[in-house]
Amino acid sequence: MSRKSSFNQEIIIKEDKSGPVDTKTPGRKRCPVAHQNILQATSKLLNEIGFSNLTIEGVAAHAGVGKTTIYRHWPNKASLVMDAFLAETAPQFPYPDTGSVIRDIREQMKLVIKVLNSPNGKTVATLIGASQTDKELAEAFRTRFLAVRRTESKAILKKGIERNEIPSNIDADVLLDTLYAPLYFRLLIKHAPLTEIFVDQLVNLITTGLNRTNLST
Amino acid sequence: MSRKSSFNQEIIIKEDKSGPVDTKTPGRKRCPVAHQNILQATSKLLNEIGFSNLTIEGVAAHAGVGKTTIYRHWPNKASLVMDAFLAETAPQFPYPDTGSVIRDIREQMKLVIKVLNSPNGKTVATLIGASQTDKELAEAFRTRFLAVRRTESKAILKKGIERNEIPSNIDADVLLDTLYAPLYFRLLIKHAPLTEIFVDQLVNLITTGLNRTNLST
Amino acid sequence: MSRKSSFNQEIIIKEDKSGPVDTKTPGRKRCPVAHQNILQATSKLLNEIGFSNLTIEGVAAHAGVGKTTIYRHWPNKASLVMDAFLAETAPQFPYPDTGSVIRDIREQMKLVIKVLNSPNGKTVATLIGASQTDKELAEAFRTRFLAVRRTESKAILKKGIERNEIPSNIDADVLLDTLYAPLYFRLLIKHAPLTEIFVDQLVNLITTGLNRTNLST
Amino acid sequence: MSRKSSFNQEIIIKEDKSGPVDTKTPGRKRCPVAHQNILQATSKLLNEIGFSNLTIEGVAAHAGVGKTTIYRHWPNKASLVMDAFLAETAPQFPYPDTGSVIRDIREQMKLVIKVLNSPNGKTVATLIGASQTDKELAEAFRTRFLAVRRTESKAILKKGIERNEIPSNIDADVLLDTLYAPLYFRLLIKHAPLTEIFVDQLVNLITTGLNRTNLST
DNA sequence: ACCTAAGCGAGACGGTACGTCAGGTCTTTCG
DNA sequence: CGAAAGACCTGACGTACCGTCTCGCTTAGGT
Repeated sequence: MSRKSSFNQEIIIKEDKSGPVDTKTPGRKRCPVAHQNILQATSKLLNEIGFSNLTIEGVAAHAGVGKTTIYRHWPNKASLVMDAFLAETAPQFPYPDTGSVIRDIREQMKLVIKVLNSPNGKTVATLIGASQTDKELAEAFRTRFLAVRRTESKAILKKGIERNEIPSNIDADVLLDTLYAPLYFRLLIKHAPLTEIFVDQLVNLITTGLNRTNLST
Repeated sequence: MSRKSSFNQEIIIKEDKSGPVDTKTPGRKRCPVAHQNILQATSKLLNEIGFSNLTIEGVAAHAGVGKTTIYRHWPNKASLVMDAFLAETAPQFPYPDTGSVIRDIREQMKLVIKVLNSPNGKTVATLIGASQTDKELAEAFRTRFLAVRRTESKAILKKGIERNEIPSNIDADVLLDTLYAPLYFRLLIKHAPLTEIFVDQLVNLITTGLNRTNLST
Repeated sequence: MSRKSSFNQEIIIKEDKSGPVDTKTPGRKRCPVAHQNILQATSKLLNEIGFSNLTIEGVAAHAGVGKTTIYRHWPNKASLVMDAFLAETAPQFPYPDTGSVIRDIREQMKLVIKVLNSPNGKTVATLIGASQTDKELAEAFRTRFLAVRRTESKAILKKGIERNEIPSNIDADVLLDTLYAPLYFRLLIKHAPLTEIFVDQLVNLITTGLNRTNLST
Repeated sequence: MSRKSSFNQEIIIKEDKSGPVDTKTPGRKRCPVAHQNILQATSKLLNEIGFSNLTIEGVAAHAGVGKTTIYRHWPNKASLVMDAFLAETAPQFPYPDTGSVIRDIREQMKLVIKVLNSPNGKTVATLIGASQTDKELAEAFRTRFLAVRRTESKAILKKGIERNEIPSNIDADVLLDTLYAPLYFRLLIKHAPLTEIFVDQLVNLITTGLNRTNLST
């Protein structure tokens, strides 16, 4: 793993694993204070001025750090922002346990839109936006943000199948895309608001299906 | 309407509305050749180097045109790109008429993924990406791309309701988001491929609903 | 002559010589005010902080000008400084006319050391210093500073030969090097001061010669 | 004398004065190999890429040494280069003994131009150049290079006075400047070549004097 | 047939941020 | 404790584009 090649680990660890290897790492250690300062300054600026107005020079100034130090830790702006974002947003979407898996999902989706409607939502949107241009950022978003959430979601779906609330022959990714993509789509396009009612309509539609939807919305 | 304020009309027409008004427009007329050259150069560069590497200076050079001429016609890069994109992509998503509205939709969605899997799909993605940063571009995307398609789609849904294939109490925007958002989500995130099978699974799920999906996928 | 290749002409002339050729130079003209402001700011900074502490960014800031404008006019720091230096120092070493050529030279040399002992002298020294590294600067120094002075000096020597004050078989460059090099050497090395007495000693030595120097110093 | 304040001594010796004292110098001894490697790497790089392209980092890399080690031995680039230069160039300008002091000087001057025309001459030039900016380097050049040579030269002049070849009332520094400055001037300005003929012309002029030069050049 | 207002290609202008380089200092680990 | 490796902050570099502003044309109504 070359020094700057990846930002898929928040801290680049000089791998030392395995046995009595020499594991020598001469030279001064990276200052964790600088690292933290940079992440915090980035988070702050992200929320204040947004991704596209955020500059490396600005972060350096706010963090009291040389530009080079930033470039030593992250290969580009996007990866820096990704780390800052995840450090702040990681553990925000827990599934409740209401007894009904469908209801658990519905409630968790309402949690999701709460975050997406907050400043963090704007950051998610700009990160997805920047991903269209930046392959590494896109990869980081998939593996460090989306995949983590999908793993949790799939556990819930498994529970739903065990309880016979969800058919066992369903493709989990298809179902999750159908449930969550509309939320992100409205986040990104802003053609309609992200409301709890929308979540209800969505879940009703998907549970009932068009063929049987002759009831309430 | 100030000269540069909007790019929601492909050609900014000096309004000469009707009647015996003086309608004076002294001076040389805008050269339509330059306009076309600029759009074509933009399309070419978009496909070759992508939205974010595209610069106004580059377009000017390729079109054999002064930068000023571009700024006289469009207020910014995003609007220029939007025009170039729509000029090339506008009429690509017709609904067939198979007798069944559900089947019409399914087939049209397969058309959509064909476009999204082409170079034009990349451009759509970068435009949505850039919209996260650029409000005017976002607005243009909603009104000039999405709204146009939604209008068509709603006409189809209306036909479906009249034919009793679709429940009348459904919210059209919710349904259309549920159908199409997963396509755009996969386009943007690339966590899974955009295949015809995916379209089939998606339509099946939405028509049947989770409660009744004990059949094939 | 490419746009940036040379700084041996203070103003880069778009050559148009010869006949009724079209000689078109499209585009906005270079702003002479900016040019002058830059030169003046450079002169000022040169005298205040010296050549090696002078930065392009500093000049730009002082001149109220973008860095790019400087780079558009001069290829590098050295050439800029050369221009600024010559604009300020050009006409400073006139030969008097005392009736005796030897005395004319002696007096002019005293003028030279006056300049070399002033802040301008420091600039001369740093320019010669920087020339050791920068070929273009060296060439500019030779042709735009030294050669100009040598031309004048040779005219004086010719007059001296006509008046039989100076032997006709002398090599002008050798004589001029012998007279002036010691001044520049002391300027550069600072091992001894540049005084009028030194000039007198020097001229006495060279006129009388070692073989006959049994008189005063 | 603080550890790093001066580079006027080639090797900073940890004094271990006299007697059977324990002379404790705790810790690891300075590695003389490192010292030599650094000087050699510096000399090599000086001749290859010149003074101004030479970097401390480059020297460290070539010598297989940490930057800190270099800074522990020398306070800055100029002093390092000075040491490297003198280590290689020190004993190169001996005066011959031909019987005539004037002839001794003339021959030694021809030796000098030989060195000045070699790669070492380029280094001398860049050192004088860099001295214009760097006071410590200038001082080092005066005391460690020039003064050494002047001492020898003055001994020769004294011999010349004793032999009545040179007038006793001459100022040695003035004479030496008159003799040698033209050589260095041509080295630095390159407006004319450094040839043996030039040396002859120069010595002839200074010995004979303008008033009597109606003979050979 | 002439004005005159606007469009045109070209390119200079004041800026901002980029990503890199080298400087000289500080810190860690090993010998 | 010295030497190596290398992270640290600083400051300037030269470049790329930005969006605006002249330049010296050309074009085409309106009088």
